Amino acid sequence: MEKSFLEFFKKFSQLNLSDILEIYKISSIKSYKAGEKIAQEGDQFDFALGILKGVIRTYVIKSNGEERTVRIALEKDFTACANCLLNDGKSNEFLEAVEDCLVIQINTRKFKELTQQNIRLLRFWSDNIGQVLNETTNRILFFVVMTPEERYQALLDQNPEIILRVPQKYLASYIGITTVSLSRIRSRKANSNN
Amino acid sequence: MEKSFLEFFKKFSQLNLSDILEIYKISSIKSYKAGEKIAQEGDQFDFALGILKGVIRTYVIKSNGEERTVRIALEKDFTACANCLLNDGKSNEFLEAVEDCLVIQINTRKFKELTQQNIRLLRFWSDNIGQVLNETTNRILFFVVMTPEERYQALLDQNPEIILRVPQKYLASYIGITTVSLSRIRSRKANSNN
DNA sequence: ACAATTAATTAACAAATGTTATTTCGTGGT
DNA sequence: ACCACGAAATAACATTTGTTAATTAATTGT
Repeated sequence: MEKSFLEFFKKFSQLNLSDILEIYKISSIKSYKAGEKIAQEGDQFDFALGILKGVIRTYVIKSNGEERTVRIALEKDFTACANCLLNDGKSNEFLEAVEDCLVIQINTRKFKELTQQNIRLLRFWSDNIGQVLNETTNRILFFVVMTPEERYQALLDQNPEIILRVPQKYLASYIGITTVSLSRIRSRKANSNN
Repeated sequence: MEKSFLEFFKKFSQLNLSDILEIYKISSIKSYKAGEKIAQEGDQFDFALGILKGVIRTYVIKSNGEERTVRIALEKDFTACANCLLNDGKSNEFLEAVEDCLVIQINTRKFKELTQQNIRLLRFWSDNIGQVLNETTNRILFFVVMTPEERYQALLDQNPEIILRVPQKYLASYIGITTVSLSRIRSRKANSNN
């Protein structure tokens, strides 16, 4: 087993070594170049991606052809196509490497089978889903209680890593605005802070 | 066991009758009057609410005192204070009955203990958390890909029940806008559709 | 049924965003 | 080092939203 694999899973206290080995058997380590597409709308992409290195963004394409970034995942995060993971359906999202990426790619179909026998794996799943739900719930607050400008500031305060590593054209829709508006917000901030 | 309780849980195929009985033992059926507060910010509200009848909204109060509705739950939904449910922390939200409500109130602290012994209860938990995550993910799309007007229309198309039963003053922030703006959107729609 | 209170609509104006186009800046590739 | 391309910034204008206030409609309580 690769050292990086073990390292990644060591932090999950629900799992013992043999559990990690079970996961290892249904996983592979893959690398993606910056800009490379990992999954497309329409794919049956039955993988959860544990990010060892890099940034992955998830986006959708609107009927008019415009892209909207819906998730951004960094090192140590898990990410996946929501509809594949939760509904065993086809993806309605695209996954794309923003930087060169190294990821652990876990076959979720096989993983779900394993949870039938192994209660620790089920708990691992359950805890991680709960963790993601928690983050997602906070992201909704982000939209419901904040203005676009406040959302940018909150990202700057709470998650500067994302702003540093993700191009603005992707960040803008992640915040729920256009690139032009994001640029204006940044310029307003720059002028007021000196 | 109340008929309504059994009825509510019958739809969860992971559970057998004795599982439902286990849940029953750590639950109570409560009723709340329209407008009544169910939980407050700061509370340790360790309950999941299964709604038998009524509408429950979840809101937060911003530092300037303004309310923002973040969730709306109807019959057959589960709802809870996110931070209590997922992090065993104190609530940062308020829960309030919008209509007269009848709810199954499950002690989540005790429930989590039960999942240590009973794998079907763990799977029940896991599946429901996954279901909620799925809805929450869609709600983020709602904000990321749609304009306020489109969001109102989407709610009208996909969830008219909410619009019919929840006052506009609550709906507005649920959609991410002010009551005035919601009123204008409605009036624009009314004028264009005839 | 009535009064009193609250909700929803409308109006008027300020401020922010969206849109389209242009310019400037930065980056990657050769 | 240079060119070419894409990203970001800026500009100008239309549209929408936010804000505050006034009016109308609806609801609640007695």
